[in-house]
This record gives sequence, structure tokens and C-alpha cells, in this order.
Amino acid sequence: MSDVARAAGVSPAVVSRLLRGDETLRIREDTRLRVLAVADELNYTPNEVARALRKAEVGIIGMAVHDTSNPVYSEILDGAQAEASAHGFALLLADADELARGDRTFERIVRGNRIDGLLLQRGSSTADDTVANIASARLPLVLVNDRTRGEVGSVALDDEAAAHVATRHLLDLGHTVIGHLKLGAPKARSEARVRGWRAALRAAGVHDGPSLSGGHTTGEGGTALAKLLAAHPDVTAIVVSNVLSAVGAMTAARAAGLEVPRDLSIVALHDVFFAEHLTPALTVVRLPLRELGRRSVAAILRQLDGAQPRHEVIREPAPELVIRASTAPPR
Amino acid sequence: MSDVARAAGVSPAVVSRLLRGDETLRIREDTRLRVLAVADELNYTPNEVARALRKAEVGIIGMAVHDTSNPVYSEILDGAQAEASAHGFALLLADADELARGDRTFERIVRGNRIDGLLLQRGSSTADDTVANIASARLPLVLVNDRTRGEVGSVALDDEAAAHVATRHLLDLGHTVIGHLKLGAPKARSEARVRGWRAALRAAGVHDGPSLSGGHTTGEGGTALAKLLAAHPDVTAIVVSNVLSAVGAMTAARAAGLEVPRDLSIVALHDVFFAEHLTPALTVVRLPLRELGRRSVAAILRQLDGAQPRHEVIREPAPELVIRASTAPPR
DNA sequence: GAGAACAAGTAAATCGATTTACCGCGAGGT
DNA sequence: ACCTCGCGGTAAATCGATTTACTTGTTCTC
Repeated sequence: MSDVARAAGVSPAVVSRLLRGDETLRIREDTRLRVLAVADELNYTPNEVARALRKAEVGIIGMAVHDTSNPVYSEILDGAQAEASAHGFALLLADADELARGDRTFERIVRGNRIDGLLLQRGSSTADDTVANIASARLPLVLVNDRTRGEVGSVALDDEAAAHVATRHLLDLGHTVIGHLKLGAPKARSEARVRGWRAALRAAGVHDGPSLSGGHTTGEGGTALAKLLAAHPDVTAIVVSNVLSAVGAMTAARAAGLEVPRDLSIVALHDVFFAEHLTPALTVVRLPLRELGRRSVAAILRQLDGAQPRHEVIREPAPELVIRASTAPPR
Repeated sequence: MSDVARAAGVSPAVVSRLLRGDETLRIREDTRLRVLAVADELNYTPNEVARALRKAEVGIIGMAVHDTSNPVYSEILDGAQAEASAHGFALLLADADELARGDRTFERIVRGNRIDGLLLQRGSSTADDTVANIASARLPLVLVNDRTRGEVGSVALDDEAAAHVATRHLLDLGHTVIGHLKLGAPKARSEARVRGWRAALRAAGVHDGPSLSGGHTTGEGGTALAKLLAAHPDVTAIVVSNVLSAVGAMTAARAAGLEVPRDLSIVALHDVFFAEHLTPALTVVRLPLRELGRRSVAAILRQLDGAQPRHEVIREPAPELVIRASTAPPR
């Protein structure tokens, strides 16, 4: 910057104030053009690190994901990336499991002013004290796809409505014994879905079907379905809270000699690009994942502007039923 | 830091040198313990931004991906993340398309000392001049899953061997008319695969089958297969360079009245977690994607230590054929 | 007893911007 | 002739660490 200032015959202060668009700067038109020309000619780009030090704001938002390979998460990431970029912020990726372990690298990121705020996708292993630890670093924090009561922000999807829509679909097809493969750990989210499922059943005057944890991998989904079928052979349809579990469940159903959807209808929460290429193509309830990423970043940005953390639930766009081939009327 | 220094009754220099493990620092044992205790009590973590400014090294590596949702890329990302974290570096995510557009946010990242080096996954839209532009910023650069001649580093997979293995598998099954759905844009990678495919055919004394671009989405893969079948109805097997295209091709084959693998065998390059859940389960050649991410970060780190950029190809672990259900002998 | 050698630190410049308080100059008013 | 005011800037402190050259007191050596 001082090189530019010298070459343009002004003080560094002018260069800084001009380039930052300082409103209080009075400057002659010719000086303005000269400085701009010199900056351009010298190919000057301000050092962001120095800026960050002085302004105590780095322009980077941390994103802690605990399973990068899950396609659901990469869609959230995409939305977050777009929103951050639109506001001149960049995303720093971090492994949520390292965070939970209290890893050194992570401590440095969280407490070392490397990021202005953190987006956290809490996995099964990320406990409350990790959240408390981050909050104690006075770092703006938003829990993504999660609900909490505490002093931290959160943005959640309308899990209850989604489960309701899925269950309603099965009821409409004529099913009356409808099971549920729940999520594993994140309690609030899981409970919201159970509520939605149960509410739909109640509204239709149907008894609760069996409900057990379906984990969050294809493998876990498969074993969970096997267990469910063993205990409740009368089930004709299930709602699966996790797409990957649903895929595993579908494979397991076939292995158990059931044909989907003839003998068992399956509807999953969350759409993923390969759902339509499965056999049968998977019926799902699509939730606005990209929007979730977007709104999470927006929430962090609001906190950076001094707003109090809020708890929001995305109800628009509403959960959308995508009917494919894995659901049908009961035999 | 000065708070700690004051509370411990020493100068900031001691705190800095002690915490950084400066070998030239002579210090009494009791002083050492006192400073450490005070730092711990005050919950002191050094400001990474200030460090970065002084040392002209930020501890962050940029990763520009042009399609976050592709599961192939998220596996690379995972490997990169692990390696970076193991060396105390963090990953900054960026959209390669924004980079190609010359976006402001990106300029600030690349030229503003926000990152120590950049990992670039060149997509179809990322032209050579983008690479030149980054190189001109004197930023260590490594092209991931790509080959180049230039002054920048690169880490590639053994695409030729992979295509060879895939083709060899089809030949072993008895096929003699074997097509190829190529990759779209990244030329070097695409050509390596064509070479591998052709070499396997030649070695078996079989004529080249038809070869055309299969794009990199399910949609493109589908239309490409339709076109290929229309022109060459005698094809009994194909190698598909992109998994997503392969999925689309499988759907398209069925739509054309062909049964996979009875009428058409399909083998794809790259394994993805859902390949085994497709119907039929997709036969693939698995390449070490996580290792690719790892080695790419390692290559950047070497450049940071002053090493010259290199061009490397990962041959270990070797491409591995994973036989599932989409390949069979010709009818 | 003088000087060397060493232990245990310290002072101060530096990294590159940002920002606040201030300053000199010419024009206009009286 | 003196004062004021607005224009067009500038000087200098600051953000929080790092690092090199230097200092001070003590012990050892001959």
C-alpha cells in the first residue's frame, strides 16, 4: 500500500480510505483517478491478513461438518458457500469430529480469531459441552439443522411437517400399519420427526406403528429394518428418517424376500440425486437443504452485525413430497 | 500476550518464544512453569491473524472445487482435510467456477494472502488462463486429478491403468465390441483413459469400439448412451469414464429395452457408496480418491517448504476392479 | 582482580493495513 | 487586515504477535 501511495504522491491513508470507499474522504477528482490508476498498474491487492488484524474481523466463516461424504450435507454446504461468497465471506472447512475431540488444530481455529463465526452441524458425537466450549470463546455460533434452547443461534428444517407429509402419503395410499426408522443421535431433530409421524397417524385414527433407530448409514438402515420386520411382520409401510438408511432398508427388504413397493412401501426424508436411479426409484420428501445452508450463513452474518442469536425454522419452501416408485397401496 | 507477560512478570518476548518452542531461549525452570501456568489460567490462545501477518504464512490452504455435490469430489476433499489437519493447516473452500469467472471474492482470496497455497480441481470451465492468473500471484498451486506440463504442481490418478483394468475385465468376459463413454472437458485425463481403453483392446487383438463423450451428469450419460446405441447397435459392453454418467447410461439402457448386464455390460471408473445399491449393482474400478486428496495437500506443503512443483501420478494403491452385477459375458 | 563466558532475559522494529485527530491553505466575509 | 471555514489531505497510533540484537548480573578462569 505504501508503494502505491508513494508512486501516486499521496499518503497511505488516502489509498486506504479511497479503496475502502470512506465517505468522509474529500479528494480531488484527478487525485482519485491517479491513485486508482497507480493501484491498478502496480496490480495492488490489499493484504487481507493485515486488514483482518486491524479490523478484528477476518471475513471467514467456519463450517464444521461431521460427514462430508453424505450428499445431504454437501447440498447444505453448497448453499452456505453461495451465500457466504455473495457477502464477500469465505468458508473454512473443519471436521466436526476433530472439534468434538478438542483437537489442537481446532482450538487454534476457534480461539485464534481465524474465523468470525462458526456453523456447526452437530453429529452424534458432538456433545453439548463442545457447544459450550465454543460459546465460551465468544464466537458467534449457529447450529445447522438443529434446535436448541441455549444462547446460540440455530436454523432447523421443518422436520415435523416433513414426517407428517411422508406419513400422510402412506395413509392416503391405504396403509394402516406404518413403522418409522428414526434418526440416531441428534435428539431434537429426531423427536420432531417422531411427532410429525405420530400426529399424522393420530389424525387418521390409526395406532402408532413400531419405531426404532435406523442409524445414518446404509448398513445400519439394513439391520434396523431386519429387526423391525422380525418384531412386526404386519408392517406394510415405513417412514425412514435418513436417506442412506432408506437405501439400506430397501436392500434389506429385498433380501428378506419382500418386494418394494408391493410388500413394503418406503418413503424417506431428504431427496438426493441418486434416489431416482435406485430400483425402485425412492419416494422421498424433499426439504430445502440449500436454503438451510444459505439461511445459516445469513444467521451468522446477522450475529456479526450485533443481532442476538435466534432460533429459526425454515417453513418456506415447504416439505415437498416426491412420489417415485417405492410406495404403493398395500396388497 | 502482553497480559500474560505482565501477569507472569516477564516480557512478551519470553511468552512468545516459550510458546513457540524457540530453541535459543534460555529460561529458568520456575519461570517457564510460571509463564505456562499464567497462560493457562488466562486461557490464552495466540491470535492467529497477528501471527500470520508477521510470519507471512496463514496456515490455510485453499481448495477450489467446481462441483461439491459430486461424491467423487467429496471423497477427495475428505482426504485433503485429513492431511491438512494433521499438519496444522485448515482448508478454505472456494467455488472453482467463481474463480474462473474472476470473481471479486476470489481475487481477494488468491491475491490477498488469505491462503498459503491453492488446490485446484479444474472443471470443464476452468481454462488455462485462470491457472496462469493464479500462478502470476506467486501462489503455490497444485492441480488435483489433472496433468500439466507447466510450472505448477499436479497430482493425478493412474487413469490409463484404470481404463485398462476396466476394459480388460470386459475382454475377459468375452466381449469384443466394447464402447467408451469418455469424459467431457479435462483433456489430459480423458486422453489417458482413452489410451488405457485402446491399449487393452489392442493387446487383445480387438478393434476399437465406438467412443464418444458421456459428459459428467446422469442426464448427459443417458443421452450419450442412446446416441451410441443408435449408431452402433452391436456394442455389448461399455466403459464409462464417469460414475454419474454410468448411472444415467444404465437407466437409458433399460429405457431402450436392453437388460443390464444381459444385453449390455457396464463398468464405470470410480467407486461411490451407492453403486452397490443400484439395480443391478454397478461394477466399477476403484481409484484411491482419498489418497489423491492427501497427496495433493502434501504436494502443496512441500512447495511451501521451498520444493519445486512436481507432476506426480498415484500408482499405489493400484486401480482395483470391484465386480458387482452390471457386467456379464455377452449373450 | 580483570576479563571471559554464560545464563536469563528485554527492547524495539516489524508485518500491512485502518482510523482518528489534526493541519495548512486559499477563499470569502466584515 | 483579521478571522473563519471548508477543502484536501497527512501523521501517527494501533491491531497482536515475532525476532534480532542487545543488556545485565553471575560465575568461572588464570
